[in-house]
Amino acid sequence: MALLIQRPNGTEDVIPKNIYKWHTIEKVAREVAEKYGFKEIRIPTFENTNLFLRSVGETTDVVQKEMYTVIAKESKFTLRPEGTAGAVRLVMQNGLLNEPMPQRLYYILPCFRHERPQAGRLREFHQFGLEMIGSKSPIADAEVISLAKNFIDRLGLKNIALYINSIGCPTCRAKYHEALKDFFEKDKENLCETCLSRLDKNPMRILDCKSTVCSEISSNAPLIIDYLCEDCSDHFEKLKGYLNAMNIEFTVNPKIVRGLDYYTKTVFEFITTDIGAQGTICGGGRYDGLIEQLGGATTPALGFAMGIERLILTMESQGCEFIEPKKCDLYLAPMGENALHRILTIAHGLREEGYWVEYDVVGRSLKAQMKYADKINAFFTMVLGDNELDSNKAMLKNMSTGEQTEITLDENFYYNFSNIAIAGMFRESLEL
RNA sequence: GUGGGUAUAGCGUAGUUGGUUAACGCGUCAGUUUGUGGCACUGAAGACCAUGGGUUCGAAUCCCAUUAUCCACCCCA
Repeated sequence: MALLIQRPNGTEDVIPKNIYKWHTIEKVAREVAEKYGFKEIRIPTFENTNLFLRSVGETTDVVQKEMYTVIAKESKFTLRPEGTAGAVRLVMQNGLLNEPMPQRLYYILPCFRHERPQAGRLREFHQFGLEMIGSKSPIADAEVISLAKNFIDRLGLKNIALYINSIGCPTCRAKYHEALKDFFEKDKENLCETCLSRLDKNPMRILDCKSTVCSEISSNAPLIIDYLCEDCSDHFEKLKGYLNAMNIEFTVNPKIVRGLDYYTKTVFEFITTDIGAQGTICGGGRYDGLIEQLGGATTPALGFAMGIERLILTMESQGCEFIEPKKCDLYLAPMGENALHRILTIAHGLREEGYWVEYDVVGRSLKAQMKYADKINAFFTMVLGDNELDSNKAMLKNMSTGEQTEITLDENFYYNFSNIAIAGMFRESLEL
């Protein structure tokens, strides 16, 4: 087992037995997103490093210590640590800002961050994210949050808390920063090292610090909510009103400070306590300044991202149901060369009709073939030997009931098979 | 980047104070008389006991290092 070359630390394989969990999430994600009018996009796995420096922000942890950056032919590229930057770049580069607004986009893709792996945190992880571009109205915020909520509900997740906050716009944030600096100045010597360095650059992050000393100091710190300008305050109040109108429960948490620099005004998180310390299942917010910052026209926008691995972990721990994987409709067991030849055409015909059909490619005994059919959970089996070829009739065996039905091997075979199959599957679905 | 735990066949485990060919369950493959699965029984394959050193007559078992992995800090999805 000392494998010569193993998976890189912090990455995961998904084996066939588990893939249905991913399919469930992806299917529900697409259905919900499209119900709200969102269209899927695909973006490259790597981008010019500058894209992330400019959007995510040079002082953030993500950029400073978590990026996978390579220098290739004198250019600097980075494996995307998140989706928003690339999505916004796509919008700008493809002229989507000239299309009808708002643009509603979603994506399902892997992201990469060089962190220390732990429960719910991988170096390669997968996001379901979406972006709504071109509306500054708080109703857009409500729409995006309600989509996230709807998706979470559709997966069957329970006890997911929604926290919202507003971190203001550059105007009100400047005032707030001053107030925070004044506040922390007097306890300066007690702050932890990282927070001390945050004092000048980004004092809001001190509120997010989990060290007991810092959180105690900041417990009485001024709150951004009290410093919002009229526009931001009005925006936040309206959002809360819309959420109430939609019966979406939320808690205002004035200490939510997202770790990516592009956020403005509304920020929100959906959190579970069921999967360990990394319980943020969904994080997002508004980024009204980002497009301008990347050289485009001033365009309001917002979005969120969900961690697919965390969603799966939560669903598993809560015993949520995944969409059951399909199974083999018919296993064909030939006996002898002549039967095998006949089976090839039968299998082809049924596959053309859309059925999942398998037959022996190993050369096993009949008994072993039946065992195999049982193990792969085949719905029907059909044995074909000289007797069947002579009489032109065979028995279709329902593997869950053991019941056998005669079927004629003529031009009506596919039609008859369909009838028997539908009847059998219908009966089974009733019994479940 | 900082802590702490763990490392025995594909998976889950046993292996007691160091003592000959490392055990068990599940799984895989084959068979239990020749044309039918699930149960049961039989058998087979599969582990240089994470890697590299050291202590010892002798190490899966003790010591050191490395690597991987898990959990937590941090950060975020």
